[in-house]
Amino acid sequence: VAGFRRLAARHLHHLDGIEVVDGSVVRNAWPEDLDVALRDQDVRRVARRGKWLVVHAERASLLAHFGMTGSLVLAGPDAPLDRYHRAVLHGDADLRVRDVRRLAGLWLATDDAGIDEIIGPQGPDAARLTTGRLAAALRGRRGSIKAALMDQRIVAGLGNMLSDEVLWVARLHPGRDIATIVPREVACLHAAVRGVVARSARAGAIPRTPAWLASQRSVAEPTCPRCHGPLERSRIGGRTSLWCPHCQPR
DNA sequence: TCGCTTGTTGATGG
DNA sequence: GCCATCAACAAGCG
Repeated sequence: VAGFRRLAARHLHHLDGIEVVDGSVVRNAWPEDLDVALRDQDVRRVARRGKWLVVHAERASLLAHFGMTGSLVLAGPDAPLDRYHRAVLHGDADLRVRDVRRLAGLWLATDDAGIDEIIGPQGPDAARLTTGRLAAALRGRRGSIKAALMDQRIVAGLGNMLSDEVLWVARLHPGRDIATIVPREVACLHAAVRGVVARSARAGAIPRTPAWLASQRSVAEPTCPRCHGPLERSRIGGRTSLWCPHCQPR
């Protein structure tokens, strides 16, 4: 989403209008109303809040959430639409919302309160996390650390893959009970979140280079990029976790 | 055909 | 009240 934000900030200084290709992508308005509310105005600011993209225009804001497979792509005006393009933001250039699985969505907000209401409760943003904020967010909680990292109300911006990456860097077992984590480990976890998120955001995606755990994600017999031992897969917090039993002991 | 997948939400049960 | 699990959403892939 950080990459999508950069793309929009660079190419979307003015909104001519929003062309909705697949009506189901607009979640809280009729496509015509979304277009009417946002057309023919300058873009004041493009912000990211956790996994949300917020385009602040003069009279209203457009919110986008990309689900698992959604993306924002730059396209020339004459580039053909494919079946996965759901909407086109017409401006200085065209930005298209593309999504294979249709879990991405667009929302219209007419003021700041509306934005907050749509996004709902969010924890501190992973990219601006501090050790103190992380400690506060985890305080008094039970359950696995991985489920907490993926919970947007606790820390905003981390999903399944980034959480695995962060825990691997911090050498913490994904199933580790929050109640047993000591301050030194919280500090280590915080450093891992900041480092992993900063490098991913800069790249515009989670790097799949050999030094990253993510490089082993879809490998049949994954091995640890650090100790080269075999990695384990298990289900934690309802999603598949990849972790190193040697580097991340329970 | 089955089981899996980078996200979120709501129901249900402990 | 908090937490875990599951189903649903949806479509592609091996």
